[in-house]
Amino acid sequence: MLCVTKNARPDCRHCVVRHISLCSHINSIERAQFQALSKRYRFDRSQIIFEQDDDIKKVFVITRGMVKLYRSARNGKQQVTGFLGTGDLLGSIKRSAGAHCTAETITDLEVCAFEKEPFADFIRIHPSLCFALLVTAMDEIEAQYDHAILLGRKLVPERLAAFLLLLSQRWKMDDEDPNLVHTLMPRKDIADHLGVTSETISRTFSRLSTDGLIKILDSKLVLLKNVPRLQQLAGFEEMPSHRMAIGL
Amino acid sequence: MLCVTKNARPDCRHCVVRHISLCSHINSIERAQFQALSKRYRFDRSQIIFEQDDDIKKVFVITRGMVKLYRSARNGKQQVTGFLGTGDLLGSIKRSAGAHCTAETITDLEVCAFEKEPFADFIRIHPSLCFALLVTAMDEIEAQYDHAILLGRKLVPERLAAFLLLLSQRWKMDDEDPNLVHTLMPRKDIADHLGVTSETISRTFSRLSTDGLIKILDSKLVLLKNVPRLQQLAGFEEMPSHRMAIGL
DNA sequence: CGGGATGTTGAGGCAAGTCAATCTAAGTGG
DNA sequence: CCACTTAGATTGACTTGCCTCAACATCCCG
Repeated sequence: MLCVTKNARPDCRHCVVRHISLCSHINSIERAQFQALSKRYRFDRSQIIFEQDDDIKKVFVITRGMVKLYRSARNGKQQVTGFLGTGDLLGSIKRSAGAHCTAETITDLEVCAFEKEPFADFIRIHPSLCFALLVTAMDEIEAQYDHAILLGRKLVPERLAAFLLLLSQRWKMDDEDPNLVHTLMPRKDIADHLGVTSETISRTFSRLSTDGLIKILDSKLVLLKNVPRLQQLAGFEEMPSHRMAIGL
Repeated sequence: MLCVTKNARPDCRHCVVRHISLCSHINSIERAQFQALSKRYRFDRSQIIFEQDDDIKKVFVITRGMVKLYRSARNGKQQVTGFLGTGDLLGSIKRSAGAHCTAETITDLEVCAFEKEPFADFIRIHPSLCFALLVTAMDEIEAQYDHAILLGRKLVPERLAAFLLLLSQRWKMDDEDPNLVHTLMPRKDIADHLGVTSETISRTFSRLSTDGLIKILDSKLVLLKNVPRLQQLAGFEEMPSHRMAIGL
């Protein structure tokens, strides 16, 4: 596992995720103890952080970059269960058992890492943090419900429209056109997330483009030209709101 | 909402779910306070407990019967996100917002109900309970991952095999053949859970039957004749283990 | 003994999969 | 800097698993 320590001792007070991750639920007194539990790490692109059934010993808060989570079946098919970005939590506090998914970096990645046991102990004695995590976990369950509807009840153009709108909300750059979407992952990963083949994703991108809903600037950069029609297609009454995600 | 109070004051010490639900994480001292927060209710079959976007004011522990959770789209299509049975938790402790799904009884139902705010307050000051709920929520996220694989990457016979095996584990009667599965829900609900039509479910039941994997005793009762081949078809290496579920 | 709801089976259509042929972009080494 | 390689993306032709529509069977409950 290629993984380079950057700073053994991070400074939470200036961390980019201090207001958007679980760290936002820690007060300034607790922060010193919490900070003492963590270490910063860097991963290169296309590195496996942990593998399905590995015994994970760490919990990560992502401070920069993106990760995909997937499970693979014996027939070689993959299902990408989700993508995690800045501020999201990766890993499980469950004492037992192995990882449920493989976690692989899509871009360069910086994380704040905690050893699982001390992290779990810290949570146990800080009810407000535990409660905040519980609420976040329930948000994640709701998000997975929405994804089940997407996989079970939507046609591919509807799935892709929903995915693009979600991307535009979750990882928008402040200084850019909010309708400019950076799809950091390759077509295959989008396909494995939406339960189809990469050819179908390709065709559907083309179709949304010729229908004037989007403009494909290059294979990793899409402009949303008609957000209301995309929302209608996706079956969204309104734009989804940004939230912190959990992956395990 | 047809809903009859049975006993205003339940007795947790003899409750059937005291060892399998979240109640199992409460010690005998706390139990008295916890019990004081709860009331028992009964619902008839095919009753709506709460509807999508309703403001839920209660959290339920199911003590008998089964519930389906579903969301419906404007085009009339439904996606059943899950079924809940004895010992499972129904509802959300999130302060805000409406229900994410509609909850409807499939059988007669008995529940232990808590007002949301006192329940959330109780959790906040009992870290061990909060932590137990967090672990359960993470189990539920993993279960939803598995369901995403089912919806995104499995053919219908594989989905149905997986569903039948899951049912046989989660709601088996101790005094019966463990391979006898009571499907309490109608075909349409199974279909909406597995992301297909009820006709396809019907055909697939027939096919599994002619292939000798199951025997259909009647439309709500199935005998698993060849569990290893069903497991292989479902893509399970082993039988799934029973767990407490959360639905919201 | 009806009659509505639920379940089964059949025929034909279509959305997405499969297989395969380019096309493009990003490296890589000379 | 340019040929060569390779991985990823696009497009086309054909196949197929599931859906749709429809007829019929069965169960349940008054």
